[in-house]
Amino acid sequence: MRSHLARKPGNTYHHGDLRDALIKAALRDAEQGGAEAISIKALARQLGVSQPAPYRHFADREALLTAVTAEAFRQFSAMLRETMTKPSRQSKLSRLAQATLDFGLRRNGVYRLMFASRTVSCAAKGSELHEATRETFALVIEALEAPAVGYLRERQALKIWAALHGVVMLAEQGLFTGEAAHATREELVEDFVNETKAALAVAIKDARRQKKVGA
Amino acid sequence: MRSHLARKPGNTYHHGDLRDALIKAALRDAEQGGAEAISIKALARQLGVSQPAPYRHFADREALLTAVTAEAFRQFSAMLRETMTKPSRQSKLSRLAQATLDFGLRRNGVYRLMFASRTVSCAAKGSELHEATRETFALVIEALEAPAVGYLRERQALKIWAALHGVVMLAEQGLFTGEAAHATREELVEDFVNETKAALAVAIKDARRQKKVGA
DNA sequence: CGCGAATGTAATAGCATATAACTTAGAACA
DNA sequence: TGTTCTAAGTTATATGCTATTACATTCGCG
Repeated sequence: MRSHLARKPGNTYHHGDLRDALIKAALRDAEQGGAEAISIKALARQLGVSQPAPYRHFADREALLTAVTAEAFRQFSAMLRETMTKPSRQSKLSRLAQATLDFGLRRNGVYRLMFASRTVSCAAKGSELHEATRETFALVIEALEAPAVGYLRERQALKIWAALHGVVMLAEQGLFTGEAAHATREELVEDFVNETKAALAVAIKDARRQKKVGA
Repeated sequence: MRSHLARKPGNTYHHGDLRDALIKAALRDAEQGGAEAISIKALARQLGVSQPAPYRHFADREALLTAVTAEAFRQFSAMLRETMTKPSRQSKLSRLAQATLDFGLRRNGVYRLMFASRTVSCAAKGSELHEATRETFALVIEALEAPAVGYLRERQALKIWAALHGVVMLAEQGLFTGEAAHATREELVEDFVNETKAALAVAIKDARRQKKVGA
């Protein structure tokens, strides 16, 4: 009963790369049921190691979840990066937004894991998880394709991120059924994208005028 | 070791109102740690009943969580209702928005429980939980103080709700530290409120013009 | 080659969910 | 008023998960 996640061949005692295998397997388990679906014991079984073996690599379940969450953020960032890189007639922001919605719905469990709070809020500055979330936020800012004017960009980035997050969460909960179904999730996301672009344009114009007056 | 949540006096065997006491106690436990902080066994201890007693009232832990979530939504709705009822110089929408932010941050654990997905999405139409969430959504629509024009109101209600939800979630995770701290949560919420009002005004004016042209 | 550190195992404690079989009190009706 | 049925609670127990302790094995480096 050995997992498909291979051990180092010809070695039955040492797994070889248990830490990494644990994270990958945990991410797979979280795909459906979120953080709750991640069990140290079950992972050990899947990977064909004894039950306490994972504790050599993670102090406790929380530590594993944190590492898995960081990996999820990196995968999310990589996906966004790819989406934003390839040529398209749609704006970067629109592509980032729709890709976020897609990720949040398709990889529902992983997405919930990422935003399960607890972990992120506890992440000390400089930690693996903190860096992973910062990288994602940087991508959002990049997607705005706007010059840095004070903290206008950061503010708009926060707003669109929050809005997207909200749409994903409400959509996951089936709040887009009934009377609300008349607007698709994609339409709402595009609304937010357009409002963001408009607000950015106005804000930057204002800021430039301010500067000219000051000069 | 009897809980402050009183039993029916003079009765040591039957609690008298265990179902209700369980929900209230669970809500209190969730206040800090969310759904994870709710344990059937711990609740039984707190209420001075045997460990399997709660299973007379709830099929399993999930069923209890669902009932607790419904109660949380009702409390949320009641709070919003109160906020919107009392006179104020601010708009209903603004008050609803700021109250939502406040609730989401102060009663963090409860808020997370409410939007822990799983429960809400599984709630069948007509269930207690489904009704509770619908009532909350109805309040959001009411706060818009706009006439029903097609599904414009519903669409804007969904949007502002999603945006508020996103702000709460990101705020909980400490994403408003660092470069983002320059915009307070309250400012972002007010931004969304104003954008919603503007979008509504435009949409309704458009719809009226359409109607005139059609007539 | 040998030794220490890293990594694994077996055994066990402790807590939570959940079920089964049994008991008590309330209330419903003759 | 007394009998009986049922709702609600109890004890005992099975199962599963987290986590720790003490012991075993392999890797890699001098």
